[in-house]
Amino acid sequence: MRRMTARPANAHQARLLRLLRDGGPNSRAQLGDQVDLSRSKLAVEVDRLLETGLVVADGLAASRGGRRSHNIRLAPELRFLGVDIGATSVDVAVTNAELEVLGHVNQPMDVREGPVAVFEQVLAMAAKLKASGLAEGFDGAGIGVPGPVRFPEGVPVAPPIMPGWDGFPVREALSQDLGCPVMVDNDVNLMAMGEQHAGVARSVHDFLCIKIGTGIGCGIVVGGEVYRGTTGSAGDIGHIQVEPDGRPCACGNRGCLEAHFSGAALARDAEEAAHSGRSPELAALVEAEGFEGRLSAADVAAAAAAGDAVALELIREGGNRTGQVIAGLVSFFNPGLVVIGGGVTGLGHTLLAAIRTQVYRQSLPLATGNLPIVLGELGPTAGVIGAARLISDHLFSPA
Amino acid sequence: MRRMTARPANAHQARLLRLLRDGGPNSRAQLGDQVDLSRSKLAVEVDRLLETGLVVADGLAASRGGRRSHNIRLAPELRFLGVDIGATSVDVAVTNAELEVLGHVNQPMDVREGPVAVFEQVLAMAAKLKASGLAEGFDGAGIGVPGPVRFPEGVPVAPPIMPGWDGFPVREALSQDLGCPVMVDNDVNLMAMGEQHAGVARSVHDFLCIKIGTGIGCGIVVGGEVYRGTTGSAGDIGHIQVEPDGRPCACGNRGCLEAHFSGAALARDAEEAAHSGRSPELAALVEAEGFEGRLSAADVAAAAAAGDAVALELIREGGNRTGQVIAGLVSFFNPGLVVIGGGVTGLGHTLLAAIRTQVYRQSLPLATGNLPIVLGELGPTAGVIGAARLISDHLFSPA
DNA sequence: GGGCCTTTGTCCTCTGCGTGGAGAAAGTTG
DNA sequence: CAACTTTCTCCACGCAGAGGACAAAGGCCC
Repeated sequence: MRRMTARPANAHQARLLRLLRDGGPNSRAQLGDQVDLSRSKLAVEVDRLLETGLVVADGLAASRGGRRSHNIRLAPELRFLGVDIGATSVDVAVTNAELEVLGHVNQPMDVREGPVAVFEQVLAMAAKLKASGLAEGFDGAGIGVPGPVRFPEGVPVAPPIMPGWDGFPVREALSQDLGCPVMVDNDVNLMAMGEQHAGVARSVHDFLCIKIGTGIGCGIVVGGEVYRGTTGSAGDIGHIQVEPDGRPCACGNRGCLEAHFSGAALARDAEEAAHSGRSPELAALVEAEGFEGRLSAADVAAAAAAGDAVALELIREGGNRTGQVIAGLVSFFNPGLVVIGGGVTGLGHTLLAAIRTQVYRQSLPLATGNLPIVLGELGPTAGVIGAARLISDHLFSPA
Repeated sequence: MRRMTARPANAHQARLLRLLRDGGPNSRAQLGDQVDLSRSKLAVEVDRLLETGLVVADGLAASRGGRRSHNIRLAPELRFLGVDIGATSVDVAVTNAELEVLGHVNQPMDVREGPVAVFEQVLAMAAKLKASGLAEGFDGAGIGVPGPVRFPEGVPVAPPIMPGWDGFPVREALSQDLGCPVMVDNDVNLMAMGEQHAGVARSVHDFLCIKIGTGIGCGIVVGGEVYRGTTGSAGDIGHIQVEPDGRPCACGNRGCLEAHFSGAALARDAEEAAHSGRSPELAALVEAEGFEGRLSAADVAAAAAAGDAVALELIREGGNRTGQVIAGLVSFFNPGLVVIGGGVTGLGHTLLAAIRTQVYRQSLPLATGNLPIVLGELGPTAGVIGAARLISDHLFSPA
């Protein structure tokens, strides 16, 4: 089928498309209430959007006391692809234009294999989604990568955990392969956008989104927009020092947050505890059948749930350290919300409680007074929804 | 005389006014080059501004190869008042519409005396400036206070070092007393705006401005706009913990940056060193004639310049601690510039060197690669220029 | 000094956006 | 079925802004 080629011709049309994306099908009259345009002008713009095929008529709306209005919705055959590349796995999802996830696949993978191998896999996953009848093609794709990105060009810059990606023209290459517009961003920023669009951060303008996975990063949203910093490395809080002369870190320093608490650090600690015999629960897991050599955050969570003291202590200590850093960020940034997400969120409320304690104790009341600190609500779909949102923001803006 | 009553009627006029403010007198042709409007449209808007009296003709411009153009400038009789209230002194200045400081007075004062007493003094200082012929009245005033402000209303909220100001309607009250529009902001934010307008931060979009005075604060500029946070307390970095179980702080916690290094902490340390006899230079200062009981940052600077080892060590240690915090902020915020200012800047390059060392060592190369860390260039005028800028931004925006 | 070019300023026309009103169409309520 | 609401369409008018034509003013070269 023909893919979306048209783009909104002016700011009004872009505004309308975003309203339809965020609010679902809407009557012309309801749209009129939201955009402050005269009825005639609105009718003209809607008609033009109908002509382009970006939106379609969708039956009659319920009456609001008089004549019933016609419903309008985004073209139901529009498809966005959301790709979230993590350190050890990829998520790929298809959404419609309203950013509802229609299909989602996840596969283990190692970013260190380099962009060519990874994108081969991503394309295969996208093809699988297509083959299952969810899409006949894609109108745009958003890609998240676990490292800093020069945003306008869509190119990773000096990513510590993915050497070989430095300077690889991700946007350019994928745009070629997929035959549609592509935008690239840091995975943490996309998680923030996802939670903003469909998760806990709806209607919050300034917030932080902390992702604790293999590494630790932080998405920063200022005035509803993601802030990326001067070189695209804003939010890189994994290498803030939490322990003078602490553990050596891959970055060359000592005592980085990431060296003391993150998916990777936690796994190391857990294995150490298992082998030293301090933790019977973890030792049992290591010796269990089908174990393939590595403990994970989920294992630690399981051990903690079973009452293992060492596992609980690992989580609590990590939460304290993370909370200490977050307390500093809260003082500095004064957000309206802090979202915690990423693979380690399996540790759940033990972790959250430790973080909260630390933040509420260390930051000033004015900043913490009405500050919710919550777990992300979307889990692994936050990234792909954020990716879809990224490209739709791009496409639903004046040409 | 009649004061400015008119305001720009639309975004174009506001744009033109700001261009004239930031670029000084300009020919109509030069303005045309900058605003992307047709000559006819530009002429219409300029004529309207001339009618309002906000701008005036100012002779002929130099030829650019053809007919000479007429110069336009902001009305030379416009006056803004900039007020910078510190913990222990006030700065009041008059500027013209181009934000050039025409007169500047500084007086010692104690904020803890409360808003009524302080504003009495401020009004007297403003009257003095008026009496010296610099102004016949004020078209607007910007006020900086040393604590968080609910910005839209111009009201201090829960300011730690100025109890008695909490909830005082500063904007409202001063607007009454001065008979002109008033805007209120945190003093650190104003310093940032000052350095952005006329100092080292010109043409930088994202930067941090760290003010080390009686306390420590940080102005945050995102995309050229000051970021104030959800409750107006963004940038409050004085209470970030730098030393677990460190010195007790007025905020109730221990180990806050401000407890270990700030104008107040430095003075205490210096006096301690003087009395214990570890520092001959400082002891000499204390015993010198005319000494009124308190050492200051300037005294420490003098001692350090004279080679006093203890003074140097105090500065170096403070710089290390500050640098440690800034390193974290740099990782998080990825600014394009860090400006250091405030009373303690007298400590100069010893301090700067210590900060730089710490930041460049602790933050990742991608964030520090091209990151200048410099002293503010405006000193005590940064605040008042920022204050004038604040109110002019307000007045030079569409009504 | 004179001719020619460039730049600037003014005037005029034309286009097209957007408003607001009138009136028809479609529903609801009593 | 009548009266009132809401929605939709059509139309006329106002107006902002673009762009061209032309005049004014100065520079440059001979």
